[in-house]
Amino acid sequence: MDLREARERFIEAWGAFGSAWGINRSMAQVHALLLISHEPLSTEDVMEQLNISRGNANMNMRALIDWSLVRRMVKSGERREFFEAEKDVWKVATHITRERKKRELEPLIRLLDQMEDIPGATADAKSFRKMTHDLHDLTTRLDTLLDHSTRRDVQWFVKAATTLLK
Amino acid sequence: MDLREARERFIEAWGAFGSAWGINRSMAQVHALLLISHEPLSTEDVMEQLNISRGNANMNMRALIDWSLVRRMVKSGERREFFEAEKDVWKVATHITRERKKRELEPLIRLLDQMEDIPGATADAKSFRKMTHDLHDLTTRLDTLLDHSTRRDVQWFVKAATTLLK
DNA sequence: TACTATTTTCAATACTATTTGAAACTTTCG
DNA sequence: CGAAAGTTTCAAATAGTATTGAAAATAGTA
Repeated sequence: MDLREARERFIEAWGAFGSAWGINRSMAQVHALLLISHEPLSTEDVMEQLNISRGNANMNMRALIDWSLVRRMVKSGERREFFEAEKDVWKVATHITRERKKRELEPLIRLLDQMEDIPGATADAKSFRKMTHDLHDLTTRLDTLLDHSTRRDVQWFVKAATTLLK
Repeated sequence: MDLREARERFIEAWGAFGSAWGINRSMAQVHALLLISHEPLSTEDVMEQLNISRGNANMNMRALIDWSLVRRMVKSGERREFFEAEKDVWKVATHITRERKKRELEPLIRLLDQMEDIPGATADAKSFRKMTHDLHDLTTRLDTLLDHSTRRDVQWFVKAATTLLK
């Protein structure tokens, strides 16, 4: 496999991986492209290399900036903006985790929290209370875990855990 | 909030949560309904309570069985089949994790594995090799972590980690 | 076996999400 | 200021996914 083919396959795979996890294909592909480019790219570059429209490129680049996965860059003497991905994969993982936690996990926890103490003595009511309580416990633990993984050194933690469990 | 409303809200939220993570709405809603029902439900029950078609109910129930999140049950004297969710939330988490690891993480790792040693001396080639290598390392670690979380006692691990990090 | 209850399949349809592209806007600079 | 270069927006078009519903298949039973 040569570089050209490998790059294409990587972009494709990262796109597919992203969409399985609820991140849209283009956003993941733009991210992939920036990840493997050794220097910042302009909007034009991204449009060309991925065959996508200007609007699409722009929108997804901004979404990536929102997620702290990409930075805007100014090249002196150039008027256009350039975009550059965060290359430290541990930081990438941290940013993605933090963003998703905020968007999806936290609202779920808030809902489950409100659902403690739903009244009723029927079997279904009991079943409901137990399930929401257990889920609350699980998601809260996960939340704490992720909180600390983002505040502290993820790399350290995962490495330690990997070694411990290997 | 009374039980009826809480159940509805929970089903809705679980559905939304699922779709953010690439699991389709109906599948997640069927799962939610079975999770909070104290006894096994028939296809009819599910259709009625969620207002979905027979085909939809059937297809998603089978998908849930595939993920080991739901079991088929036979009630003696009843000809129809009944469905019952795994109620242990730790097991639920384990099954979901294992399934997604198998479907999404493993193929990515296999690809990254093939991408070690792509030839080329350009800056882009170097950049590519570094990124795929780093990602390979990260995903492999994650894979190991998840492997052990499924083989060993997840509950123990997460609880310990939560306490450790709190 | 024939009848009936139940499950499964799948083509058609409905729905949702993504992408485009052109117009509006903003910034830079002579 | 006014033109040029670049960015952003957003309504419309397209593509992708999920759902329906009725027909086919299967399984249980008399």
